[in-house]
Amino acid sequence: MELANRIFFKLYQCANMLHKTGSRAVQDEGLTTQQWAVLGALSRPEAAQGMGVGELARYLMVSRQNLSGLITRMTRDGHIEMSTDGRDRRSRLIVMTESGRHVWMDLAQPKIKAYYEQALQDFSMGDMAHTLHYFLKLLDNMEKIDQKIPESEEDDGHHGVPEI
Amino acid sequence: MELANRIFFKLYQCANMLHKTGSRAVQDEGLTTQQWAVLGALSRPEAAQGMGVGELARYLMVSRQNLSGLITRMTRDGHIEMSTDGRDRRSRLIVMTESGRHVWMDLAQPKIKAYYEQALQDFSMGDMAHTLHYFLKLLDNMEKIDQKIPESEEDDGHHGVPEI
DNA sequence: AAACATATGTCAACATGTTGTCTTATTCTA
DNA sequence: TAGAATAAGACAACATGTTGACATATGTTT
Repeated sequence: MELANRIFFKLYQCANMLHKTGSRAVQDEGLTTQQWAVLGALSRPEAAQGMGVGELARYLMVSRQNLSGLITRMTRDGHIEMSTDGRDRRSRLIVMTESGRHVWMDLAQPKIKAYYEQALQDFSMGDMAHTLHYFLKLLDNMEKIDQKIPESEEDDGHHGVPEI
Repeated sequence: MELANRIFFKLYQCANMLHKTGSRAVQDEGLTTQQWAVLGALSRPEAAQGMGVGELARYLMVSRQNLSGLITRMTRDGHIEMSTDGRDRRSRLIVMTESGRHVWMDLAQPKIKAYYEQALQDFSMGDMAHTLHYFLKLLDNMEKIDQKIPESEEDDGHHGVPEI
C-alpha cells in the first residue's frame, strides 16, 4: 500500500497548502479559505433564497458547531445575515448581504480566478476533468467511511429516550 | 473556471473528511491524522536517525510553531522524544520511542491499511497512479504560489537588521 | 395531546493551522 | 573576531476543525 500512503500524505499536504495559500490570496478582503467556501456556496443560484445552517454545514462537510463560529465572524464582518424561513420557523436562512455580494463578486473573484490559474498551471481541460473525477470518487468513499458508524446514527441530537 | 471552482471545493471537502475520518480511524490508539503523518515521516528509513524540527515542519508543510504543539503532545504521550544532534548542536532530533514504534507498527498500521482500502475502494492501480500524479502537480503549483512572496523571504527569523 | 423528530443555539475541551514577535544558542563567513 | 545566518523555544492572537452535552423551539405522527 505504498501508493495509498503517498496519495494520502499528498492529500494532507495539499490541504495544508490550500489553507495557507488560499487564505493568503483573499486576505486583503478579510476572508479566509473557509469563508470563501461559504460565500461560494451562498452565491450559487440554487441558494438564491439562502441556506439553512444545517444544510450549509452538510454542504461544506463541517460540523454545525464549527459553522456556527464561522457565521458569527462573517455576520460581524457584514458579509452575511440571518433571516427566518417562512415555511419552517425552526430554520434560519443564511443569506449574503449586499456588502458581502460586493466583496465576493468585485473584490474576491478576481483574486480567486488568478489563484485558480496559478494552482492549475499546466493542467489541460482533460487533466482538470480527471482530477475532479478522482476527488469525487475519493470523497464518495470517505463519506461512506464517515457514515459507517454503528452507534449514534450519524449526527447529534437526542432521538428520544435511549431505552435506559 | 467552473471546473477549477469545483476542483478546489472538492479538495476542501476532502481535507475536512480526511481530518475527520482519518482521526477516527486511529483514535483508539490516541492518535490523530496529523500525528499519524508525523509517525509516518519518522518511520521512514531515511529518518532512521531522527529529523530536525524545521526539517519535519518543511516535510509536513506546516509551520514550525504548529509542529511545536504537536511535538509537545506526542512527547507527553510517549510516542516520540528529542535528542541532540552530534554534528549540529543547534539542531534537536525528533525520534520515535520504542513505545511509539510499537503503537505505530503494531496497533495503528492495521487500522491505516484498512482505512486506505476503504478510501481507495474501486481505485485501480492506474487510478491511484493518476491520482497521485495530479496531487503532486497540484502541490507543486501551490508550493510555487507559496514561495511567490516578495517581502519577508519565505520564512521567519531576523535576517540581519532591515536597514531601518 | 403526547411523543418523537428536526433545526438551532450554546458552552466546553481539545487538536490543528496561521501569522507575528522576541530570545537564545550555535555555526558559518567575510 | 565580528557579523550574519540558522535552528529552536516561547508567547500571543486568531481562525478552523472535532466531539460531547444540554437547552429550546417548532414540526410531525400517532
